[in-house]
Amino acid sequence: MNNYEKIAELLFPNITKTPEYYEKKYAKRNLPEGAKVTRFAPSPTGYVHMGSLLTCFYDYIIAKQSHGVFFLRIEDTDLERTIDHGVEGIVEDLASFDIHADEGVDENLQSYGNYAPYIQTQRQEIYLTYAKDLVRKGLAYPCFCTKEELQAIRQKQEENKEVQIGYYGEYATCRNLTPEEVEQNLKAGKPFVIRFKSPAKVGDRVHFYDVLRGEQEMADNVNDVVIIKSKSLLPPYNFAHAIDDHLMGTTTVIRSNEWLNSVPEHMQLFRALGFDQPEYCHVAFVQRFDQETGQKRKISKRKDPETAVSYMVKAGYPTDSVMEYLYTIANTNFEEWRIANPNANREEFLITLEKMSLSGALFDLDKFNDVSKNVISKMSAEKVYELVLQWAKTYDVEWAEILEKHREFAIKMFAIDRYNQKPRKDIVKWEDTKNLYGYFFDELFDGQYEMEENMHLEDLKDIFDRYLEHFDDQVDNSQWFEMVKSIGCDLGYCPQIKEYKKNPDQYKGHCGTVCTYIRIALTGRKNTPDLFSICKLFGKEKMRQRMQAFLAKIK
RNA sequence: GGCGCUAUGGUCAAGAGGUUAAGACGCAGCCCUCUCAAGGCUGAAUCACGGGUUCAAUUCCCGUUAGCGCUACCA
Repeated sequence: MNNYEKIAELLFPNITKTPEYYEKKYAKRNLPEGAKVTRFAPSPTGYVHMGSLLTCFYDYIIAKQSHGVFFLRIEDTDLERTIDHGVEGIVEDLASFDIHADEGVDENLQSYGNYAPYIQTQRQEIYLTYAKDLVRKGLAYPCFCTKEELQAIRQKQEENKEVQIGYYGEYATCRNLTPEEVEQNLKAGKPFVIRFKSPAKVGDRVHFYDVLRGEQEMADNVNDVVIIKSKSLLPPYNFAHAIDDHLMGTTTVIRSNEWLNSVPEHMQLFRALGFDQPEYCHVAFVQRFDQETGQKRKISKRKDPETAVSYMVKAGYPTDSVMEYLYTIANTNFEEWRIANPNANREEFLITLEKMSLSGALFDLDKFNDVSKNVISKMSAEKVYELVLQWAKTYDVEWAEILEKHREFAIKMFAIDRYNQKPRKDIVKWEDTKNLYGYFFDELFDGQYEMEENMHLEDLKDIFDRYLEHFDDQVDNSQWFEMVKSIGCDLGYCPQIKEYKKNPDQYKGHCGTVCTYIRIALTGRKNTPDLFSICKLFGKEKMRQRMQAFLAKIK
């Protein structure tokens, strides 16, 4: 046994498996040419927001389009930051957008798939096996330095005006501990981390290729980075990334841009472990305007709760809207395609990594609302009804009960103006529907009326009586309007609006004014969807009731 | 401090060594219209700055600046 092997045994006497064991256990994937294996690897430290959802979406779509595999891996090695029910939240959020991983973790926190477990805290033995192997080979070593010692090193480097700050070269005091020293430290109960011995020197440069950004050149990593943390004996991101993405057969690592600088470090790890490098694709992260500074910045879980996908769900943005929006920020040529193919299935559009923007996009709520409005306008009334109901059952029980009680009526209501050549676009999210349509239902009609200026209240009873008398739901829209005109005409309202505008003093109003009176009586509002449709839906009896209520109110 | 990424209207952005510099959202106005939501039309608004290279640069190169990120036993 050489010194390295002795140290490895002192450190991890209970680790008896070898890398070969895991290489055999987790066989290489057998996939068709060109198939990509991608993963979404979130930490359960908070909710999923638009930024992580976008990354996840890229992973999902790239795997799907290449007939590959998309899996979910939970990166929970930071025990301090892990929150309760974080994993459930992630699984739930993805499910609400119909993103289902081919392999990963289900809602009961059970791993499924051939490379299980997919939760990193359950893979500790694997990491330690590889770490031990690196120590045996002299490529990694235990470090017993305390926080204070590390701080002192840093301070010294700053005093020496070193370009490079960190644990490396001469400053890496634990690099050459003897087995005896290690044993002593262990016996003394000193905590240790495992550090990877960087093969690079200050000044070294490395090249690599990024799928999105092309050739990259930057300083190599010279720090002896930690690959096993002291307290938990779990790896930080870098080592877990190398081991897991190798063992799980990831071909394409899509992650946000903040990782770009750590590629050199990751390359060293992969090389030392004898792994093939996956291809990297560093995508721009979604940004937000910071209200305090007036500047763009990376989206933050802490500061931007409204970008949480759970918030989208709560506000009642349909899954479809979010996906459509993600397509538009993923590849901007999607918008053109959508204009050319308004009714095509989005999945027919090919998302490419090359068409992605390199600079971070702001999350644009206006744009998102517009997208959502369009998506909803293309749904059938039945679908709108079902989705609103489903949403309301959780977020607005009163509304749900009313919708359920008046199912047929509600579907007809959502059908108003929906099947026109230019369908109505008034609903952005399900949350809006109660405000927009609540007055259709007697339970929610509040008896408040928006009033027009200069209303001829004395005419109302007359107008309403005649209207009810002549109302016929079998006629078409223009016949109906002729009827309204003639009522107005008899009472001194101009049948021609243009004519009225020329001589406003000669009339009490115009035919549209008559409509407005009826509209206010029936709905309490000056602005509503198509009046004739509403009247047909209400029927004479309901119209009579609402008109009487209005007349009683203004007396 | 060191390193890196990015830079076209308010926002998302297309674009090519020579263009009247697309389009979408938002904004304004007009039209259509029984109101609204739409829809149609029009408009305001952009190549960060300074040097090169070139007949010609917003486009290529180099700086500067700005924003963002990394520089942890966070991911």
